[in-house]
Amino acid sequence: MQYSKSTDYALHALLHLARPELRNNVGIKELSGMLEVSESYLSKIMSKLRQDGLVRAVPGANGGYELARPAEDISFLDVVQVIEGRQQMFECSNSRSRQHRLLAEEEDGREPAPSRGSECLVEKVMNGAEQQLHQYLREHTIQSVLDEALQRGGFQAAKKR
Amino acid sequence: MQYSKSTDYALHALLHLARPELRNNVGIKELSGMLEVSESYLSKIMSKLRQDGLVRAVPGANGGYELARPAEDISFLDVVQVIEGRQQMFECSNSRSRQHRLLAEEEDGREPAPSRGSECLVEKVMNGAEQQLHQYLREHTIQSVLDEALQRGGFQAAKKR
DNA sequence: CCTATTATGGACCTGTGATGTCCATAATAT
DNA sequence: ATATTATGGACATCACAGGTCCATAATAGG
Repeated sequence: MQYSKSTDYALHALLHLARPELRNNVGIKELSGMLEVSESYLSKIMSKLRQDGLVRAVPGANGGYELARPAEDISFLDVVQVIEGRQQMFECSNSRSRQHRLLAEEEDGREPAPSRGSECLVEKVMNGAEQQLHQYLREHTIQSVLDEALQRGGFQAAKKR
Repeated sequence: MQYSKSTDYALHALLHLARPELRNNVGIKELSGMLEVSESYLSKIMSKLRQDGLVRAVPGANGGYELARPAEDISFLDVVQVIEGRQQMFECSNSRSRQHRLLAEEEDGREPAPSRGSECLVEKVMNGAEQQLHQYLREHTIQSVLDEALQRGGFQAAKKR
């Protein structure tokens, strides 16, 4: 039950791409140097982000990556779902035996909750919890984190006044 | 980013142990039959639950398992943490390079937020999300799910009227 | 047109952890 | 004494995270 390192890399990479003083197109070299991860591996992650429309990429000299949409339109949930996938965190392994035996113990002939969709009550709780998580991740964006970093006095050195 | 099957088994096993019509000590045979999982494997899970004080076990003839505390004192969070562990879901892989390079780009000499603890802002968001998840899991107990099952008309067959 | 640069995708490798199985041992009731 | 039941160790298997390497394509600059 751990988020992968790829999620960590992806979030930090996007955060870097969102920095105000961006010259267009940040190369993989700069990104991988920043995050202390190999170019090859980070490439895979960036490709995934591109396939899902979070960044744009241009090959060739002076190429690189840039955000495909405004940073405030990229939520943490977007990133997590691209990297970790969109399947739910919990699935009852055998809904037929589980919930049905729990709700209607010994085959009394009634259909077990036919209209409501025979959802496992355990799964229902776990899905509810996941929704709480998603809601929070949806409310936090690349931009909101960047704002907090700026507010804390970061990036002032980057201005080279 | 998936909960393990063990968590599924553990939750359903506890739910079964919490059923009102319990004769003391439910054996591994009955539990494994119910959940359609091998006795050997479920044993490991039950042992873990015992080591963490969620159930009691007695060996020997007529032995088996029973809840170690009232079902309303066993939250989903308790179970998840026993099975999945208690480490946080997200950890910034290199806090020294990450947040520090983001907040104080080019070594300007200031200590980067010394009092506040150099916490990664990305990690902070992810931890916040996890807390939302935990809060929800803390509010749902074995008993609360059992109540909902009863309310839905389950278990009436078990009374053998 | 030629070359250097940069992203892409496929193939491959490795360690770790989830999911089980099997067996010897200990404890308990009859 | 014997049958029953939980426990713990040793293994086996398999998928996946995490990562490397290389051939290919696209692009800019001369």
